[in-house]
Parts: sequence; C-alpha cells; structure tokens
Amino acid sequence: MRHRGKGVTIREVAKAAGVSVATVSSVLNGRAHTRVAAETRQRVLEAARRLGYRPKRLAQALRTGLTYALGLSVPLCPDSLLSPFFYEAVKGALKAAKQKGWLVTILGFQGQQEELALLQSTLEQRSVDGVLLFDPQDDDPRLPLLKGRLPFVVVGRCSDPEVVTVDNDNVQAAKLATQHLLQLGHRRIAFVHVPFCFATAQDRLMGYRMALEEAGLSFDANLLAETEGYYGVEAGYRAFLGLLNRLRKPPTAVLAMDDTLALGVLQAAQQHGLRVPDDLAVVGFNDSPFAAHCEPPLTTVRIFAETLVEYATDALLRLIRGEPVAPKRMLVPTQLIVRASCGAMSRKNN
Amino acid sequence: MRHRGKGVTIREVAKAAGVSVATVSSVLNGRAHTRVAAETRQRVLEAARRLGYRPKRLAQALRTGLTYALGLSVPLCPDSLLSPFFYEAVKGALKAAKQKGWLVTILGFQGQQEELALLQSTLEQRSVDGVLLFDPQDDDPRLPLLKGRLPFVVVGRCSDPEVVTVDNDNVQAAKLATQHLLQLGHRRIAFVHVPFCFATAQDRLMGYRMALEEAGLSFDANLLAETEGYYGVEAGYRAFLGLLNRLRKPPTAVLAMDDTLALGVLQAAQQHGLRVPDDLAVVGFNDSPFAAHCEPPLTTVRIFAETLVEYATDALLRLIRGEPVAPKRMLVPTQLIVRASCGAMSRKNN
DNA sequence: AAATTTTAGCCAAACGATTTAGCCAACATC
DNA sequence: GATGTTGGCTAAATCGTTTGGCTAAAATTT
Repeated sequence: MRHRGKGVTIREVAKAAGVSVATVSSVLNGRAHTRVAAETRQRVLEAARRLGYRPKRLAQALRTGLTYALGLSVPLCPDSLLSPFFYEAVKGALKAAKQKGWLVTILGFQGQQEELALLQSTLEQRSVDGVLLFDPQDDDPRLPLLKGRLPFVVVGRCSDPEVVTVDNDNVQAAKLATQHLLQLGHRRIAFVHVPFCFATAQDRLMGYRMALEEAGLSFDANLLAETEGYYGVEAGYRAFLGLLNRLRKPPTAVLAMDDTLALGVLQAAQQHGLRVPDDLAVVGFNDSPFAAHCEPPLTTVRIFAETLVEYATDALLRLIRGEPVAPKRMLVPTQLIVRASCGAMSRKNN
Repeated sequence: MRHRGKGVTIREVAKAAGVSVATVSSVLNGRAHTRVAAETRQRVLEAARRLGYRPKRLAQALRTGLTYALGLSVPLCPDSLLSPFFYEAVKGALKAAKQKGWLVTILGFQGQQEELALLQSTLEQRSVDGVLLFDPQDDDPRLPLLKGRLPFVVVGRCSDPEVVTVDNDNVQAAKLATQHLLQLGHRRIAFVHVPFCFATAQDRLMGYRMALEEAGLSFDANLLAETEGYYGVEAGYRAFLGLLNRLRKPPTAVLAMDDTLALGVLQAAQQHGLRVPDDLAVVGFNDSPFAAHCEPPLTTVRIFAETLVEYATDALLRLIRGEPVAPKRMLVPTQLIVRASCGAMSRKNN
C-alpha cells in the first residue's frame, strides 16, 4: 500500500487568489521588502485559509537552508543511570522547541567512530539547523565537527569561552550541601566523586572546598574517595569502603556526587556497622526517583534538568536566528532537599 | 556570524566525470532502469569520491518524498517514572535506525490539543516517513491521524488487528512470575495493578489467572488491589495498605505490576509488621535500576525495552519500504530475575 | 544493405517553495 | 512636459536531486 498526501501547493493558492506565487509567498512570510496592498493581502490570506494551505517544510528547507529541526547530541551509556536526566532533557527541549514548531532529533553518541560519521553527515546534510551538545569531554571529537559549521550550545561545561554553555551551578550546589553538613556540626566530611576528568566533579569539588574554607576548615585530600570510572551503586560502595579501610577514624559525614553513589555509601556504611544518620550523615545529588524511598530517605541536591535544557534550547534558537546571546555562560541554580539521611530530621525531632 | 556549508553538487561531479547529472544519479543510486557502461561507472564513482560528494538529503527528500527520518510518538508524563523505558526505547530505535542512516525525531505527546496539531502538521509535512506509536489508548487521537497517511508501528497493544504491533509478552511475564511464587508454595497471591484501562494491566491479569488456574487454584478477585491511577511508590503503598485493611488474613505473596509499586508494597508491609520475604514474598516488574538495591533486593521481571523497540523500528522500516511485515503482532519474551524479596534465596540457603 | 533491436547515456521536466530583478502605472517634483 | 519616485505586482532563477522519455550509435537480425 502506497501512502500519499494531498498537499496544497503555493501555486494553487496563487491561482485561487488571482495573484502570482511571489505575492503569496511575500504575504505569508511578511517580507518587509515587498509591500502588498491591504486588499490583495486579504484575498491571499483568505484563499490560503480556504484551501488549507501549509507550506511544505522540505521545499522551504531546500530553498532557504533551514530545516526547522534541532539535534540533541547525547551520550548514551549502556546502563540507564542517566535516564531521568535524559528524560527531563528531552522534555525541556521539546517544550522550548514546539512553541515555534521546531522538531527535535536525537543524535545518540556512545563514542563510536561510526556514530561520529553519522553526526558529521547529519551536519553536512543540514538535517538539523543547530545542535545541543550534552556533556562534552575536554577533547570531545564532536566539538571540531560542530565548530564553524553549525550553531550549537553546550549543556554542561566547555573550556572554550566563546562557546555558549548552560550548566547546573555545580559549585553552588556542592557548597550548599557542604554548608548544610557543616551547620549540623560535622567537621570531617568525605567527598565521594567520579574521576576529575569529568568537569562536574571538578566543579563540585570546588564548591566543597569553598564551603570548608569559608568555615575556617582546611581541606584534607585524604577525605576524597574517587570511584573507578563512573556512577552506580556498586561504584559508590567500593569507593567508600576503600575510604573507610584507609582511614583510622571514619568521617562523620559524606557528600556523594550522585544518589546512586550515595546508595552505595549507605550499603558500605551498614556493612561497617555505621548507622545512618546517627554515626554517618549522607547527602547525595540529583534527587533520583528512588531517593525519597531509600532507607533512610536520602537528603540530596535537586537539579532542574528540564529547565536547564529549556534555557539551552532557547539560546540555541536565538543563535540560529542570528540574534546575539547575552551571557555566554549561564548557570541554573539547584535546590537542597532535606530528608532523613543527613540527620537534620532527627535533630529537629529531638 | 553566518554559518555556511560548502556542499559539492551532483552537477560538479557530472562535469568532473564528463557525463550528465542523470548518469551520475543513476550510477550512485544503482537504478535498474538505466544501464551504464562499466568504464563510465568507474569514472563517475572516482569523481564522486575525489570531490567528496554526498547527496543532499533535503533535495532528495523534496524529489522523492522520503525524509529518512522516523518519528517516536511517546507519551511524556510529568514525573519520570517511565524514564528508564524511554531511555532504552530511544537507544533501540537509534540502533536500528542508524544502520541505514535514518534519523530519529521525538514527537512528544502529553495529550494536549496543541501537540496533536503539531503532530498532524509533522505528518502532513512529511517531516518523518513513519512513526513508532508508543502505548496508545483505545481511542487514542493519534491513531486516526496516522491511519492511511503514514506507515506506523504500535509499541504496546492495539485493538485493530490490521495494525502492526510489537509488545512485551505481558501474559507470559505475569504467568512466569506467578508460577514462580506458586512453586515456592504460595497459595494466596495478591496482584497490585494499575487500572484495567491500561492494556498492560489486562494482559498481566490474564497471565496471573492462567498460572493460578493451571495450578488448580481458583481466582479470587478479593486479592486484586487497584492503584488510584498510575505507577509510583506512593500509589503502591496506598493500594496495598488498602488491601491489607480489607482482608481478614494477609496474602503470603504479592505480584506488583511495577517495581515502584513493589517498593510501595514493601513499605506498607513493613508498616503492618510483615517481614519480607519471611511473612510476605514480593515480586515486581521491569527490573528498575533501584530494584537490585532495595532492602530486600527485589525479585522482578525484566523486560527488554531496547530490543523491543529495535524490532519495532525494523518493522517500521520494512513497512516504509513497502515490504510486507510477516506477523502483524510480535511478542518479546521477558525474563524473571530472582533476588531476595520472593524468598527463593533464603530457601536455598536453609 | 536495410531494418530492427539493444545499449549507453543525455535532456529536461518535475518537486514546492523563496527571492531577485524588473516592469508598469500613478504620482510628485522642478 | 520631462524626469524621478514609489507602490504593487510578476516572471524567472534557484535550491539539488530524481526520473521518464528520447536519441544516437552499436549490435543484431532479416
């Protein structure tokens, strides 16, 4: 079975209105250059409405070079740790894009050469008019592909100061969380983090150190626990267990870079006979769906991925239109969600 | 700053090879209609390679009506309960699509009129060549929009027997889980489910009943606990607490339609002083990221969303090409993951 | 040798818009 | 009255392909 659409062309509208196609086009696109009499404009508008005319994207695209599609270049890992973030991100992009009828295309990226080629071809083809680049590494191969070719906005951090970026305020987030623990009286606060090749880890370390220093405490590198590679419950468990075995005296609090890591910390603590929050206060990140339902419920820093990406998309659309984007880098604030795992609850109750 | 691509046209290739554009086109597309001498073919291929020619999608699309883009029409709820499924789904679609260089476009749908209009326009514009329709309701407004207009495949269930659908084998899944509980000696097995307007709930009820009947047990509607609306820990908690309060004697096992519901069941059980798995065996669904890390770790039925959607995408591509799709409805099997919450572990250990 | 078929490849017309250059009144200016 | 100006519209080029129809030349048949 062949599926065919009918499709009213601009020519038919022109004939119906008794004018040329050029006139129809200029009425519909409201070009300043060519003026058209009010009476004629009405006739054209009326004819277009009556015939149900919709300009064909493809034809427009061919002529103007604008596809009205945005690309989301997202790293897709085999596990689904980042899935809530991805979900929110897509919602944010869709929300910003649909207002003007833009489409959102997913350009997955897992680091394979083959996908890089597909991305390149997508860009060369102008299948999208701009790209949202998620979480690029320092020497990300996608960056040179994009540069000078298409407008793009980085979601995350990017060392190039010319690039427009939108990111969570990770420094503030970590500072907030650390300050909270300091206020609860903790002085030995561990930091469980992914390797510092991830920019997010650097930023959060910065916030952690700032809070400590402002409180007059010196930074102790012995309290850092680096995971082997990535996020995940297992990774957090291993990293924190390692830390506990290394130290003579356990810390009284832990800041974990992600809720999955925090969950691992919880397990390691339990195994070591440390009670949370009585012996050990734990704070996570990202307010994952399960965070409210662990035992004990996890105090965590919520990030607003949907908003973040909505802003990024807005910026990208402006970039595509050629409008200048005001601040090159934008930070979205985060919010501390206090639950039981940090001990603030039990203090209140006592 | 204006971004412009260079773009080698077919005309330049034709000139370089000393042939007409028609010849170039037919060499590159391998048209059966027009024969071309081996020697000329070589010259054309060589010229195209040397100049780095890549046919422009947009121009091809305008001419042929094929965009080489697939649409994913996914329901996006405000909470991110479905995010792991969504993530896997996108990965699956991408995996199947990228082999032939197809793009994947997200057409979000939250039931708003405005989005329906956008979908309609997307279809009319032929911005995509086919659609993967996720989880349509019985009288889904997207269905009439699609029918007879574009090729599409339903991921989930669809009452229309003409429509190509791919779904998890929910009947088998529920049967598997129930049989497992029966083998462990349970005779009073509760079923916590979302309302039966969701096709998934109907299917899983069916599997549950089949397992019971094959074991010679009669189905008892009193053991059903329907949630108020949707998935989520809270929903599971409320539904199961309601059931416990309603029954004289609690069930010895529970099958919950989703891991989030199961987590709620766990909480309700704890509050009622029931120990899991000693007093109550619990089985969930979907093998969510947190399922392995609850207390106790959750026995659950894993579904293969990525594979599911990969198959669906393959079928859609075939449909677009006009090839007939062999079985109209395809079921992807599921797998029982045994952990501690069902009690099978402790039995083994004893 | 003439007639026919086959082969190889070219021409030009789409596809459906946008946009530039230009035409022709009508009106204003000196 | 000759010379701009301007408003209102159109014809035609263009974007980069695909493809049905066609034509020479070569090969084959009669």
